[in-house]
Amino acid sequence: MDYNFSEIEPKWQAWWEEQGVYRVLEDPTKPKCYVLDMFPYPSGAGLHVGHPLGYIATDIYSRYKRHTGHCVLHPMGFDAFGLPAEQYAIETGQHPRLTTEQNITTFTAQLRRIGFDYDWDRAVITADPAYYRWTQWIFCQLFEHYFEPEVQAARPIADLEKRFAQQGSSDFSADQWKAMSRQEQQQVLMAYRLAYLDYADVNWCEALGTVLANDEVKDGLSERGGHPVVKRRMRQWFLRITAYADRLLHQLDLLDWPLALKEMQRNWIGRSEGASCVFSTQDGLHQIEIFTTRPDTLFGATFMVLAPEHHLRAALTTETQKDSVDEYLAYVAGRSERDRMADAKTVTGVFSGSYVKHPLSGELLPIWFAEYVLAGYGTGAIMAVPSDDNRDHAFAQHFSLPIIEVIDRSAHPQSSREDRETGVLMNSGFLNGMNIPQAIKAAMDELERLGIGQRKIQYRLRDAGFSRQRYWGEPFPVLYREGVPELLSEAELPLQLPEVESYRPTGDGHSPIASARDWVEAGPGLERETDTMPGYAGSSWYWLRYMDPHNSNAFVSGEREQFWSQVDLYVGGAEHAVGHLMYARFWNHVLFDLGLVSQPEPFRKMVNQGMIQGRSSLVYRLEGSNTFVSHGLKDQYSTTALHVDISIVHNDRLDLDAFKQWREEYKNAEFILEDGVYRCGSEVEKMSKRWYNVVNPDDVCERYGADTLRLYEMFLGPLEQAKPWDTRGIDGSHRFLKKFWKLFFPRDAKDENNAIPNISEEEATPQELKVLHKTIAKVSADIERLAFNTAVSALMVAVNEFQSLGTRKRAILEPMCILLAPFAPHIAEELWHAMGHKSPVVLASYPKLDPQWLEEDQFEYPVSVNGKLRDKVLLSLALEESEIREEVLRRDAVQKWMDGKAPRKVIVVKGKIVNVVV
RNA sequence: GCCGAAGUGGCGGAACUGGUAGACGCGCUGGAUUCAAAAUCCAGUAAUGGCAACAUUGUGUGGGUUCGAGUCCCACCUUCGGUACCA
Repeated sequence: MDYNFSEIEPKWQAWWEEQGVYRVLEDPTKPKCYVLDMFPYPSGAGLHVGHPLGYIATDIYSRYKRHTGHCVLHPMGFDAFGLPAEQYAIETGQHPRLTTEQNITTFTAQLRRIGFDYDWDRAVITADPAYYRWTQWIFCQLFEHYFEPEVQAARPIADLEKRFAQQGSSDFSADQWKAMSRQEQQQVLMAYRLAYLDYADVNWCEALGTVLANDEVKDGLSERGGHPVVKRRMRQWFLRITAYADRLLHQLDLLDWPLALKEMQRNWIGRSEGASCVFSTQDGLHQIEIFTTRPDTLFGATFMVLAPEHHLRAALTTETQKDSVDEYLAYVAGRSERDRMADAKTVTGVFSGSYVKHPLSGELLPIWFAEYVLAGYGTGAIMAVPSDDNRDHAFAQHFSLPIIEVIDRSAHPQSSREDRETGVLMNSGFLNGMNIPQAIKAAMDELERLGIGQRKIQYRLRDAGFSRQRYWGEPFPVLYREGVPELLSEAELPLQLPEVESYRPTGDGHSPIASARDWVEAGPGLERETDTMPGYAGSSWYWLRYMDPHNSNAFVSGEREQFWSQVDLYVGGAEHAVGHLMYARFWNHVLFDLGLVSQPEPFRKMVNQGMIQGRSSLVYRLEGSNTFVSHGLKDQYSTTALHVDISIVHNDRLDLDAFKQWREEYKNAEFILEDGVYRCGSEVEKMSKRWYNVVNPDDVCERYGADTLRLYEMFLGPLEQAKPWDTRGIDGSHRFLKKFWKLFFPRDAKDENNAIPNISEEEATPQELKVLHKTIAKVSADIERLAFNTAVSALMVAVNEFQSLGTRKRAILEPMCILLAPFAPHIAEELWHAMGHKSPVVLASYPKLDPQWLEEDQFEYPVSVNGKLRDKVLLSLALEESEIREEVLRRDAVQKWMDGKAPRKVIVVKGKIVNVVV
């Protein structure tokens, strides 16, 4: 009987489902293990072989954990709200729900075919009202809570109201609070809520009549159509993630995440310690606040720079400078953020005409506007210290502004301008003679004493915009009464999306939902919010729902949450480092503060899987002809490289007939061959339809089977690393499975159709046990450290050895079957049943490791003398325990071997002499 | 700029705390089997020299530590990923 994967795989997949093998039940007697994949957005394109990489890894890990007696949760679901479905709806009029459902069906079928151990019963779909009911509910919690700095945690907004009524705040008394109208009170509270309304700029495209995402804007023009895009202020929802900046930053240290990822989050949070300081204008009419991390260089400030968008710009511009400033503004307005970042080296700016007084020296400093100061960071204004800041220096030189050196670096000639470690203050009044850390402290003390500045911690992190003017997202559970937002009651959730006639934007900046008037007008004087939540809303808590997906009383029950507690292993792409992973942590922290989850951090260990790149095939066309020259000869001609579909190329050889049929234009193509074949060139690049290099997992399953696909994806290289998909290599994985199969069903010349496995009940020999136990040790250690590539190699080695030993014993093959099961579950299941088992191999317990078989043999090994290998193969010199302890005996043993020469030093590793020094 | 990761055969990659570099797989070469092919099996495969045993050189470059370095330290080069003109 041959290995017939196309028969085996559907058979066991159906059986697993029938038997409910992967149904997860909380079992408090076992240790739990929660293994999570980033759930996919069900795009219309389906899966390519890159997508399942991480899923296969978690599948192996979770199956291994089941074998080793853990209660495992390994779920899958769909991040189903998103732009592509909406885009498609706009073009075709098809409801995004339909498109999404169809895509989910395709994805599910593709995933099932690979044989994952998901409990599909626990699948969550973010666009399902039964799910987004709880997304809305969590939004309500965010609205109803604020961040209390005293306890560094979220507290009910009702507590804050009570406090205002009793003792007021720093801005108003209790009586003043009570005198406020409802609107006024709500406005005050809005400044505290974790979900709040505020005005902010959006990318507005007049021609398309819609708001665009940053990705949809290129160089100030819309990506589609190329229409101009301007900033427009709109009232929108925000989440106050900045309140959690410090917690999100510090908790990072406790997470087992890739360093690069943590670093990205740190940079994104962007904490910097410094001081704020107020500069008064020359006429004393205006105060300009700046933020600096270098208060020590205060005396080196020779001018001040404000962002062109600074709120005091008009007030500070003098009559004589007005024209130049307006001209500069026009220039800046025409530049996108991307432009501004692209040529950071160009120095531009304009003088305002006004001056500020230096708060310590009293000198007059000119105020400039320049685009290198960003309105959105700090206060949008800086004191420019050309002596100690590269950008300020370039600016001063360009506009011939004075430069005062304030740090004496003569003792450290190699130190740079922005060096904060070395040097002594000079030209700086009371700071003279101090080193930089001392001066920073002294300057801050002085600013605070004078009441013109204070210590301040600045974050780069911004509150998260939470409104989208789109249809296909979660509706906000919010009603407006006279412009004041009110939440729906819990009983009114979920608030479902209305049906609309058109998915096109309304043209006035509202989402398509605004056209559903019956829905919007919820009652007299009551209007619903017409924006929807952004794509990341549903993915900010989904891992919690998997714990208890059918609960209609809570987003997760306390009991289930305590059982699963935290994701033990989270695998996904690094592209979500500062988006999803940041928001997910933030939501989890808030839920933790509310006592709804038991851990502040959702994902204990995180691994980023590397991208699987495509391997494109290239043909070389002679310029101006329809003749193609083989790769090896192309340098002799002048050619253009063109991509060809990898399906008509096998082992880099082009199928000439298929090529001629591929495109009409190549019907009469001519070829210059080498060795009688056309060899294609290749290039490793992103898998994309454009390069004709996309490999579909369905095709691989068709041709080689899911088990081969799984094995090969793991064998390709380390999980975290980017690696190219090379179809040529897949035969090796397939061959391995065939070899494995043949251990059970050896094909003898006499009996071609032996249908029963040829298994003996004999006892295993020590040699066989050695191979087996080495493999158990290696494979389990490798799975634990997620080194699936080397685990597969170890299995291959074992099979080769058993093959050459002619092993047919149950005592060996049964455990081997379990070892293989996480990697190639279908074949393992088939063989497991062929050996007479009735229950699934998934539930079998992992073979027990017997360390006695791991001990090294005491046979020949090499010994070096003076670091140089003396005898490659030598009789054993392994020492007895006593000899290792007793220097004398050791010398004796070695001396004997060295023909009586006494060694000076003997290097022993694991009880064996490795090197002898004479 | 800055931050992070990585440079090993023709290719993907092994080598866990410093201990025989190149496991495993692909590809290639030769052989067996076959009418032939596919499939399968066996042998070889870092480079140079040698019939061979073997010798020498070899993990991006240059130094260093060590009996011993792909692995540790210093300097540099290259590639990839991230990013913020962040005061």
